[in-house]
Amino acid sequence: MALEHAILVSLLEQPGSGYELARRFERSIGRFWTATHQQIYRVLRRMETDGWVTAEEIGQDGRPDKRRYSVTTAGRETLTRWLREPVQPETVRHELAVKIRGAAYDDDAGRAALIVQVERYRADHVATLDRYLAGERRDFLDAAEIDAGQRLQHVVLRGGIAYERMVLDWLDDVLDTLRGLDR
Amino acid sequence: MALEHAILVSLLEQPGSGYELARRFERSIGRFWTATHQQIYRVLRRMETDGWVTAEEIGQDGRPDKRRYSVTTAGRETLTRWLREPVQPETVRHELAVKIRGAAYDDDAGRAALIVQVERYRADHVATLDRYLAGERRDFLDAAEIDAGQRLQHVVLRGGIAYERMVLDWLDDVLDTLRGLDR
DNA sequence: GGTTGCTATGCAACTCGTTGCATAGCAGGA
DNA sequence: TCCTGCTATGCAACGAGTTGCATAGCAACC
Repeated sequence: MALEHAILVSLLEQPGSGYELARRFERSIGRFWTATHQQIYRVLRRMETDGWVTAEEIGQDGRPDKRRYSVTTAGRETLTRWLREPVQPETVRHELAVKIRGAAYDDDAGRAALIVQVERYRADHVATLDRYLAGERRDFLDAAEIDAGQRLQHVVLRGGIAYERMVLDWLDDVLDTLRGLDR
Repeated sequence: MALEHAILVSLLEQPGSGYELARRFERSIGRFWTATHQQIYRVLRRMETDGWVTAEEIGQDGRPDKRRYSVTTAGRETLTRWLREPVQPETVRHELAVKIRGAAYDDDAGRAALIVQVERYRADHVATLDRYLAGERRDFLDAAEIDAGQRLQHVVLRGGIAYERMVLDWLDDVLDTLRGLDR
């Protein structure tokens, strides 16, 4: 019930097309609110009929027209109202945690396979942390951060960085535990 | 696509009724895989028709019969097969992070309201951390942890504890940032 | 004596989210 | 030259998840 609001925030930070939004969701925003391009396109059209956003057709040669969306006053009011509603607890779907507990009901070969999976998973998180740190260096560390928007974006990014570091430490703990079971 | 598997793991650890499962999902398992009782009941019935679990009717006086579910051999094989499939990246729906970035487009009164929300959110996470720590003392710290299942449950719990500690630190950072905007 | 709350399950209707596929032209590499 | 991949949007069908409501008896509280 909040993809709309995530889109509103993203469009306020920077107007863009559905495609561009989908790419942003893959990168920064998507780490705390995932969405596929299908969802984004569908929700954008609904938001347009509800008058929360307006689209401006941008003709391009050789490729389909782009629809650049911006937030309307009505959309901004909707966002403000939502901001003041109680915060819902975060929803986590952590498949790996289920698999780790499930590993108790598999044999040594299964656990060996899980270790390989965890190592791959860990490599993905190393890559994500690196991307975050690069983004932080690029966007925040050199500037004086005068802007409230920038400070808020930075504190959310710091949350992502802290999360990734925590996950990496935990995955080391997991790998030690899994490897320790066979001895 | 993995609520089934979370239920299988939970039932292997301890057979139980839909209601009992729902309560477990509210507590321990639910922190990394949320599910309402509606979902659990529906999925349990499907799992029963698929032959992954069997139900044993337990008559009780004064209240509706209980259906105690256990995992069948076929269910266990399904779980093992799933355990060896690639791990999907975790899905996070972190509404608070969206609201923090959105706060850039609200006024001082809105940000003051958000600070109150963050404080409440923080109190919830303090309570969760306390519950985890109490559970750890109760189930893991005194025992020698001979059992592989216990060691795996413990490492997942340590992940939960690390997560909650990280969140609390980050929320302090968030509160400092939000309070610093008005100065 | 009334209200609240717990155990225990379930239906119906709805919204959210995913998967597979389709179009379509251009750019770059083997 | 063919194949892959990128920009850009969308339909259709399905599966996952939520919300509201209903039943029903017992226990505890005020």
